Parts: sequence; structure tokens; C-alpha cells
Amino acid sequence: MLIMYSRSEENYLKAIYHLKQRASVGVSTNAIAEAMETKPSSVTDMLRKLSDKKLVNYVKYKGASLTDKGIKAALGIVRKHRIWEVFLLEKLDFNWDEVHEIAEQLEHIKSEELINRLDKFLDFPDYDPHGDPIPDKNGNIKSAEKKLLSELKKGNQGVLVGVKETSPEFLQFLDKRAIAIGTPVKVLGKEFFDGSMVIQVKSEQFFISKKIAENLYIQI
Amino acid sequence: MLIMYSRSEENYLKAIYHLKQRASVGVSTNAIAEAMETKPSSVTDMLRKLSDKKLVNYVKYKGASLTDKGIKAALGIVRKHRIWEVFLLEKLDFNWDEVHEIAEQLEHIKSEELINRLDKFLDFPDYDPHGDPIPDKNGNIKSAEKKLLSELKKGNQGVLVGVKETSPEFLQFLDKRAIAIGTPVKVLGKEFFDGSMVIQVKSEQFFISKKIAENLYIQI
DNA sequence: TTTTATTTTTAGATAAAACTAAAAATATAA
DNA sequence: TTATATTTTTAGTTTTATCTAAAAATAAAA
Repeated sequence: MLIMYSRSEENYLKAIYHLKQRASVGVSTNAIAEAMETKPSSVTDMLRKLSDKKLVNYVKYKGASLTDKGIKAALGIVRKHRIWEVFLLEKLDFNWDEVHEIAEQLEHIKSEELINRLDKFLDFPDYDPHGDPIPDKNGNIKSAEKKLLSELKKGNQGVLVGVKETSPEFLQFLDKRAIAIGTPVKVLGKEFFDGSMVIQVKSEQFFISKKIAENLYIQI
Repeated sequence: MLIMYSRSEENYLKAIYHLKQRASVGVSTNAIAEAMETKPSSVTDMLRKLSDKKLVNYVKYKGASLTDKGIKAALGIVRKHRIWEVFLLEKLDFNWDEVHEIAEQLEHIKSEELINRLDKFLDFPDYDPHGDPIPDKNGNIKSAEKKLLSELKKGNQGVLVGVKETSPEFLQFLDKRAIAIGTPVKVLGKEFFDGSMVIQVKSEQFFISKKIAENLYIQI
């Protein structure tokens, strides 16, 4: 059962996987198109194709969700992506805002053996540089019990364990303030009006907008 | 001048580079087709395209050769391929007959930074696992002054520094006889009739056909 | 040098993955 | 509930890289 998917198919599977994450309903055509920076009509074409291959459940006008087969395939790609990110950061000294783009290419290299050996070479890491868990070769993934910083209340504290947004701009924003995975964070104040917060990071205090808080995962 | 080429264009450039190597005339359409396992008509199409991009000199019915721009591009791909091979062998413990296929994929990853950092990580290797020299980032390549074993005469001796053929079958053939890069080899006898040889490898003697001898590079 | 064989090119077709523009379905607002 | 807006799909093109079959050019043999 050594089935291979095209680079495009893999990218769609990955996008649906990331968009779905517990949304009980199907993912909309438009949402996929936006995430992939392509046109809705292209998405429709691909959904039909993936549906024919039993990788997604797709009902016209009702959106799509991954089948078990689709989830398995998506997890394989996510695994590759995250292992390569660890390699780039730990072995080649890339910065955490540089690794994503290159991993987008490396995740499509076809070789189970390669990724398993790389996994071993890196001593079987559990999380990638952004704090996201790495599925093992059987597709088992640790569902990190993390909360968004924006969901915390005044007085709550925890450790930054992940970021939702991974754009270089956002990651550089964090770097500038010395906020990184593992950094302890405490909520000093929160505005009801706009959801903005004042947080304590080490000896410093920062004002952050709701948008920032919605992209930081905290483990309490 | 950050020009990118498609995977297919890169493969054609690489194939022409490998076929050319000092043949003063152009490489024939059929030779390229055979090397790439594709049809001559496909080659004609691509040669016209590469010619438009000033990567090859192409004259209808007369074959093709790389321009300076084409050589530079080809060397960039060869560099990536060989650096990845070193990585796979040295860091991930792949066998030398397994690395080629995976490197065929990795060589197309688009990132100068990546390959330069990998080069550094590997401590700037000069040769790949098959004994072929690795071009530096400016395209300078050590032209190893090696001879084919088949060109040597009775009594000549040297060290195996490379292989021409890189198929798993051939490499396993060598492994079975403990012939590897760095192994000293001496020609004990040579038949005029069919070019076959008897060679001394360490304490053992082997009979090898002309075809084998034509795929082993020796440094005297 | 004419004939035959081989190589190379042209012409037209196909498949994958994208696009645009228009039509159809669904959701929202008056 | 009808009208309007949004979302999604269909239909038809485009681009890249391939292919087959036939025509043209070149090379080899008689």
C-alpha cells in the first residue's frame, strides 16, 4: 500500500487538516482557498479529486473534512514538516522564523526511511520549534493541553508552549521582546473593551493587543 | 538575479552536464532522451525552451551544449546533490547505494542558505560518497585527475577514487568484493580480446569484465 | 550516388493544476 | 417572504511537461 500523492494533493490535505482541528462541520471551499492562496474554483476541482480517492468527505456546497485515510496522510506530511523544522533549527542554526518556508519544501520529499532516520538523528523530538507536537510514525500525536493567551484571565500565569501564527513578522515581533517557547508569562490586566492585555514577561511588562494574545498558546 | 528553474529544467541541465563532460560536439537528442528515460520529442521541446532562456546552445539536428549560464546552473544542482549525499551517508548512516535516489529529490530544494549551511555542517566536504568532487558555492570544481581502470595497463596500480555507474546493482557488486573508495587496486593482467582484467585488491584477486573496468575511476 | 536506415523534428493529443467569467445554490437582510 | 448578497460550482482556457504518429533531415550502406 505504498500510495503517493502529488505535491498539490499533499498541500490540500495539510491545509484541511490545519483548518479542521475539531470544527465538527466541514471546512468551507472559501476557507481552503484563502489558506492556500488560490481560487475557490480550483479548490472545488481538487476536493472532487480527493473525494474520489477517499481522502476527504465532500458534499457539494457543504464543505469537506478528512477521512481516516486523509487524516493519516495529512499527519504524515505534518510529521515530516515538523521534523525538518527541528533539524533546520537545531543542526543548521536557522532562526525559528526562517524554518517554515524551507520545511514547506522538504515535507514533500518521498522517503519513509529518510524521515525515520532523521527523526532518530534528532533523538526523536516530541515538539517542533513552534511548540507543536510531532506525530510519530504511526500517526500518534500528543494533543498538547494548551490554551490561547487570550482565553486567560487577570492573574493567570503559565508558560508559552506554542504559537498559532507562524509568519516571520509575528515571530520577529516576539523575538524583539525576548518572548520564546518556554518563557513564563503572567496576565497583569485585561481590557473588556478590546481584549487587549498587559502581561509580565520576566522582569518586563508589555501591552499586547487581542490579536497577539490570540496567537500565543500557554500551558498553565 | 534570483532566477529559478523548474524541476524538469533542472533535470535536463544536469543530464546535459553529465553527458557533455569534454565531448567537444553537442549532446544528441537521443542521448539525452535515453539518459532521462523520456522520448526524443520531449527532449526537442525542452531544448528549444532552454535555448530561449540562454541555458543551452541548440541548433536543430545538431545537438545541444550548455552555455556558461547553463553550466553555472547545472553546477548548482550537482553541488546540492553531492552535499546531500554526504549528509545522508555521514549523518543518517545510509549506505552509498541508497543515497542517490533520495538526493535526486533533495537537489531540487530551493534555498541557497540551506545548502550553504548544510555544507558548513558537514565541514565543507570536497568529495561525495562516490568520489565525485563537490563544486563550491561559486561553481569551482576540482577536476579530479582520474583515469578509468579500463585505460590502465598490466602492472599499473592506483587507488579507487570514484565510480562512473552508480546503480545499486553495481555498487552492491563492489560491496560484495570489499572494493570501496580508497581501496588500492593493481592490474595483474589484461586480455586484448575482450578487455577483461585480473586485478589485485588487498590480498585477493578478481577477474573483472571490461564493462566493470569502464566504470571505475583510479588515481595513480 | 542512390537507396535504406536512423535520428530528429513537427503536429496534434493528453493530464495535472491552475485560472476567469458566468451560473447556480445557499445565506442574510429588508 | 421576497430581495440582495455571498458562496460555490460549472464551463471553458491556459500552462507545463509529457506522449504518439507522421514527416523531414541526416547518416550509413549498397
